[in-house]
Amino acid sequence: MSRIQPPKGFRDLMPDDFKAREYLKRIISETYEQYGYQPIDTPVVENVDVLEGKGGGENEKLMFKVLKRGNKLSKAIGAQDWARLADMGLRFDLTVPFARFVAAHLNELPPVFKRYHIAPVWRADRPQFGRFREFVQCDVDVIGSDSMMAEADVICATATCLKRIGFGEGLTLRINNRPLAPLLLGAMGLPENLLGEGCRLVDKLDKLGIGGVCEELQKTGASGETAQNLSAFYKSTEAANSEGRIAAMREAVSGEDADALIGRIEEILDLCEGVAEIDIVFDPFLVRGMDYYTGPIFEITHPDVGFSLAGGGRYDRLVGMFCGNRDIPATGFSIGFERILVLMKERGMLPENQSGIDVVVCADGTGVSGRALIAAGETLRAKKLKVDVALTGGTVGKTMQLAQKRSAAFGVILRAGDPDNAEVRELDTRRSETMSIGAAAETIAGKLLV
RNA sequence: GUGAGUGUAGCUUAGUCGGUUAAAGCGCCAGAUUGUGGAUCUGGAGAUCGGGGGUUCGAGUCCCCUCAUUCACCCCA
Repeated sequence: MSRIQPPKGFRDLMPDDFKAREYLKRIISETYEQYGYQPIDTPVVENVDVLEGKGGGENEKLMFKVLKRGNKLSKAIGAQDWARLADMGLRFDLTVPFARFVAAHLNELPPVFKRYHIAPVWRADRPQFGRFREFVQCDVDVIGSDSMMAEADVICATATCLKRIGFGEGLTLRINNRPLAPLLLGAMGLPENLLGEGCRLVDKLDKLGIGGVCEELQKTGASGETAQNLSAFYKSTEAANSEGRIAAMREAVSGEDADALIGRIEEILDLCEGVAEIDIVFDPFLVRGMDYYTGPIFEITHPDVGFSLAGGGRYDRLVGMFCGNRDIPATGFSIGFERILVLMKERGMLPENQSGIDVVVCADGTGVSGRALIAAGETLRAKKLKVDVALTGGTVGKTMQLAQKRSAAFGVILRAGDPDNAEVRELDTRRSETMSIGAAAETIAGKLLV
C-alpha cells in the first residue's frame, strides 16, 4: 500500500500544486530579469570533488551520491575503498555549482555577471514542516564586483520579489559582516581555538536565547567572564537600532580590520536607505552556516514564521577554489521557495483558477459524432480559448458540474440532429442560447478575452 | 544521524475497563422532489482497523517487531 507513495521527502505534484509553483517562479524570474539578472542552468549532478570540501557545511553530509557503475564500482568494492564508491553527487545547493560554472566559463562571461537560477536541489535530511529532500531554490548572484553596490542590488531585487509575492509588511533583513563574528567573540575573551564553535553557537541565538548560548559556550571551555561579556554586549544592543549597534560594535572591537568590516555594513545600509523595500537592521549575532562566506551576510525573516525566508552573503573565495585560488568577488541571495509556497498556501496568497479552462464541449446524449465534438473544440480554440472536449459520456448536468469545478465559464452542448448549432451555456447564470459553433466561439471569446 | 507522537472507509474523525455484526460527517453512486448541475429527502457501495508476531476464551483496544507518517533536535531553504 505504501509502495506507491513517492520516496520519503519527495513529492508528486498535482496540477494545482504545479501551477502554484509556476506562478511563484514567474513572479521571481520576472522580477530578477527586471533587475538585469540572466537565467542559467547547470547539471543536477556534479563530480563529488566539486561538491565536497567547498564550505557547504553540514549540507555536504546530506549529499545524495551517485554510485559508480560497472567495472569502476566493482574495483572500488574490491579494494574496499568505501570513500570512492561514488563519483558524482546531486547538488545540495545552487551556489557551489555556480562557482564551478563561473570558473569554467570565466572568459566567456562579462566582467560583472548577474544570473538567477531557479532549480531543484537535493538533501538527504529528515523531512519536516516546510522541509523536503527535493526542493527548489531561487538564487541570484553577482560575480565580479567587490562593491557593496552588488549587495545593495541583490538585496533590492530580493526584497522586491518578496513584496510582489505579497509579503509587504513585517519583513526584516538582518545583516552582518561574517568576519566580524569571530572578532567580536575574540574581543569578548574567547580563545582563538574556540572561535569556530563559538560562531556556530551564536548562530543558534534565536533558538537558545542568550542564556542558552552562554551556557553552551562555557561547556566548550569558554570562561565565565567571556560568557558574561557576551551576554552584556547582547543585552546592551538588543533594543538598539543599527546605528546604536554599530557604535557598540566599534567600541567592542577595535582595529583597522574591524573598522573596515563595519564600514562595509554602513555602506550597504546607506545604499539601501529609503530605497530597498524592506527594513534592514545590523545584527552582530547573525552568522549563517556556510563556511564559504567571506563578507556581508544577510537573512530575511518574518515575525510570524520561525524560519528565514531568504538568506545569502558574499563568498569571494569560492569561485577561486575552481580556478587557481585567485579571489573572484561574488555575492548572492537565495529565496526559500518551498517555505514561501507553504506560507502562501496557508494564507490564501495564491490566485484562484490556476488550473482553469474557459469552455467545456460535450454532447447531449448519444448520436452526436465524436468528429463533431472534436471539430467544435478546434473552432473554439481558434479564438484562443482554453477548451476541453468531454471525452466520455455522462449526463450534461454532470459534465457541467465538473466543468464548473475546473472554473470553466461556459459549456457548449451539441445535440444530435442539429449538427450545425450548439447550445452555449453560461455556467454561473445557467442561461443558454443556441447558435452556430462559429458564433459560439465569437460570443464566448468576446466575453472572456476582453 | 538522535528523540517523541500518530496510523480505523477516498477525506476528516468516534470507538468506554479488552466483549455480539466497527460508527458518523464530508465525498462518491442511484432514486425521489424542487427550479437545473445547486438545496432537501431516501437508499447504496466503500474498512480483512498500516503489516507481522504475541498475551487472552475473546484484541481496533494490551505487549513486542516492522513499515509508513508527523513533530522536535542536528542543519538549513
